[in-house]
Amino acid sequence: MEPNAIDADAASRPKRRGGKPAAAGSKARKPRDSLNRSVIIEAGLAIVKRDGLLGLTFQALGDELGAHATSVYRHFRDKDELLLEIIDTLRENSYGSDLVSTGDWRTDLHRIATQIRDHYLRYAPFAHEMSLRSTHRKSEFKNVEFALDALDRANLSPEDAVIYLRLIGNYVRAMSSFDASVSCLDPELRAKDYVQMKSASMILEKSEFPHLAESSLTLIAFDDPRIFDMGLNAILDAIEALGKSGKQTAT
Amino acid sequence: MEPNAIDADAASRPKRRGGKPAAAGSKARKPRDSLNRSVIIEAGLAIVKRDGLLGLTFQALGDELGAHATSVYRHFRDKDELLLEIIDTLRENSYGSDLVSTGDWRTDLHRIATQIRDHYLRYAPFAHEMSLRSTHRKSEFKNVEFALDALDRANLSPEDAVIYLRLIGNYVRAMSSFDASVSCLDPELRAKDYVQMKSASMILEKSEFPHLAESSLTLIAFDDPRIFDMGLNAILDAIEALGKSGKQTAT
DNA sequence: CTTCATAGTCAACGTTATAGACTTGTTACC
DNA sequence: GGTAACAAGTCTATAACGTTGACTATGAAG
Repeated sequence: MEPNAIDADAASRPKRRGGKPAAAGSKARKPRDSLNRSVIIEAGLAIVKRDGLLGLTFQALGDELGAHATSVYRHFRDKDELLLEIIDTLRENSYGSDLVSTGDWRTDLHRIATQIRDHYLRYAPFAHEMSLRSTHRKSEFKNVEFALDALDRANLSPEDAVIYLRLIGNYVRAMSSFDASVSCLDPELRAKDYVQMKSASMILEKSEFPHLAESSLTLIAFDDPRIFDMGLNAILDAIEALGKSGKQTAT
Repeated sequence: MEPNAIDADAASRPKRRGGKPAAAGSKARKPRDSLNRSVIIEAGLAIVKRDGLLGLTFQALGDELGAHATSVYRHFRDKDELLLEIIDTLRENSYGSDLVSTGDWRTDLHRIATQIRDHYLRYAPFAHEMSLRSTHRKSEFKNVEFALDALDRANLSPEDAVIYLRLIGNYVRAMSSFDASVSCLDPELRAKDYVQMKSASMILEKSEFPHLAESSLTLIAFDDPRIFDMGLNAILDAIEALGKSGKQTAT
């Protein structure tokens, strides 16, 4: 089937083809059924924790599991499937538990938003992928239902509720993913950016950049947690105002 | 694409080692200095437009330029440097022009935010990288200065101004990058997600998910542009309120 | 005309994801 | 118990990728 099989074979002569495995160097084959999805997911998670997302290769998985790299293919179609499965597992861990309403819609929304953000930051290397790929497990529907209920109690019409649900959802996803990605950047790069910004704001001519020259921009980190909170509160304020103005569709 | 006879032949052809160039098959070498940074950047941009970010390989660059793939290394240290340079070029294109104040701080902030979002969406494949890697060119400082000036006119104290600048900046970056990334997702995947969500909201038991079952969530796309605008206005409202309460530091 | 730096070329290397053939352990059935 | 079928672990191979270092042609300076 391979058109250049002859060439390849000739080029790589000293390869044992079939026959018994070499006695000495051969390692024991893993016992049957010693691999399964959850073991592999666990191994993958350990690798990412140790070496980051770029370290997650089939080779690394094989090493971590003491198995051959390609064995993973018996359990996952491809890398993407494995990745999504890992993300799903993490989701189940983080907010598989029940959501209990405090009775106050604003507190409820604030808490669930913070919970999701914490989840993203805890598993920062996965954050970008998490924000984009929705897997529609039950836990996700529970979150949506919980938020819709809170928005209802905030006196929003169903039409407004869905659109503000999207706003909150996208805000939490986008901002959390952003902060998480920033936290994953090579520290060397972050430091370089920081110094550049600082020296720039000192060097820039005051005449051209008066505000920038006097600002203390460098005192606030990109991923300062207060920022997320302020934006979230601004959105909740908007919802509150809309609810107080009575149940009617927003422009 | 299957390796055909010609390919196989090429693979097994004896390679000339030193000496005169083989007469027949050798292609003309590119004239000296026919490559340079801007030509390569242009080629890279064309490739990404055509095939997406994943298509941007040294091989593709070589093909696009009619040159050998590794020639690019004479002009860029590595792929990362090329990518950042492309992003910088795009930035220069999009908002290298002057920012003219309308006199109204709110309109100014809204306009610059929209401008940046448009930029992200126009060059969607680069959006994620753009949001994280700040390159500190002059155009960026101009944007910052412009925004700080607007916040000053909104009656914010310098301390509040920097923190709200960060909020707006992160909001615009994060949300725009999110929307852009969504727009880059394999359309097949997006459709699958959409259908899953729709069928789920029809199937889910009303008793357990009453709001979700009745919601028209699927009517609003993830990256509906209205969502960005609503969040932005909420933030601007917060700034307006803070400005009206007098120049004092926010909690 | 020679020298020299440099830009384009080429082959090679180490990784990566992945496919297909091979092997071995387990189970189902006669 | 023997054997057939299947499943799971292994191995080899391949194409694509980024990157390196050696080679070579080119054109400007001396």
